[in-house]
Amino acid sequence: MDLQGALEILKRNGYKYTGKRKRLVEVFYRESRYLSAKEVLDYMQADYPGLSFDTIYRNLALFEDIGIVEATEWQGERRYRFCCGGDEHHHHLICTFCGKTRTIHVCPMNAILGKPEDFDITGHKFEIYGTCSSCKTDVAVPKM
Amino acid sequence: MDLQGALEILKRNGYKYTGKRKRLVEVFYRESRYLSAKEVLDYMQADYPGLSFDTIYRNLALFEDIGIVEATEWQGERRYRFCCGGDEHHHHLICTFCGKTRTIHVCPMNAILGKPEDFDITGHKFEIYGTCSSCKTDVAVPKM
DNA sequence: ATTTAAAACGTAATATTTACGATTTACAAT
DNA sequence: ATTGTAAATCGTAAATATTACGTTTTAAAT
Repeated sequence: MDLQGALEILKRNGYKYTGKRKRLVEVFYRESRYLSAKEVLDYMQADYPGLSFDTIYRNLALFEDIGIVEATEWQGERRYRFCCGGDEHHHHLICTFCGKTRTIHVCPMNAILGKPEDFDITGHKFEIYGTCSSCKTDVAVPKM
Repeated sequence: MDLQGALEILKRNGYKYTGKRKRLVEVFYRESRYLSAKEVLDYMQADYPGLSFDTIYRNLALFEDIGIVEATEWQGERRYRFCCGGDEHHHHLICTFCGKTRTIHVCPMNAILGKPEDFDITGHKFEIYGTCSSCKTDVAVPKM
């Protein structure tokens, strides 16, 4: 997914094309990593000082619905990132310090033989957590 | 893991053997499914009316540390279940309505060839979510 | 330009988790 | 059995994350 694609999804689905939404898309595009609602608000408030949480959460939910961002949760917080890679199903290596990701081209669901009985599958999650090289350095050599 | 095993872990690690902890272990053993802190408190308050959240959360963290329960989070809540299956690494099918699980004997990490560069892996998660047969019935035929 | 439904504001409520001083209790040493 | 002590729990409050709502503003169609 690219910037234009995301903006077109907004238009195509008939949602209003506000400056804030455009900016929100840009934030996710530029960062291309998992962000918490708080982090998103901080970025947005640089341009829109009085921006409220209501707007953030409402639009995060909307963006997730229409496929502009994908979400997950770790360490008790829900986190969102720009949908990467067109429509192909994928998974992530995630740095739990900065939220940066690397795509994994393996899906464990392919190894599940047949459908389980008496169980309707609605989704699955495969994520590898760790520390990326730049965060590893930061931790080893704390800033002073 | 069985009931005795869990109680012995407590003793072996030198933690005090209180009635509440014994009861907590029993709750997890009996339910053998994922429970939220709120659910655990409800079960416990049947026997200990005035029990506080502090005690619940403190002991959940302890139990997770010493390997009596394992934890995950979904729908914005952290959930805990009795450690199933001795020491063997495993994953779960999880009913997101009742928390019941089924063990999966496939681990996607085996399919990851070699270690990724510039990334220290600290953990991973593979979970399949869905609705178990009894919850499916409950949803289809709402109680009146 | 006017209209209108959607979006955002400002603020409050809810839910979950964590924290802390005071009190009680399990366990060991006497 | 009694006593001493560190750990566990209580009661309550604070911190954090998320959701809700009436009012006002705004994008976009008429």
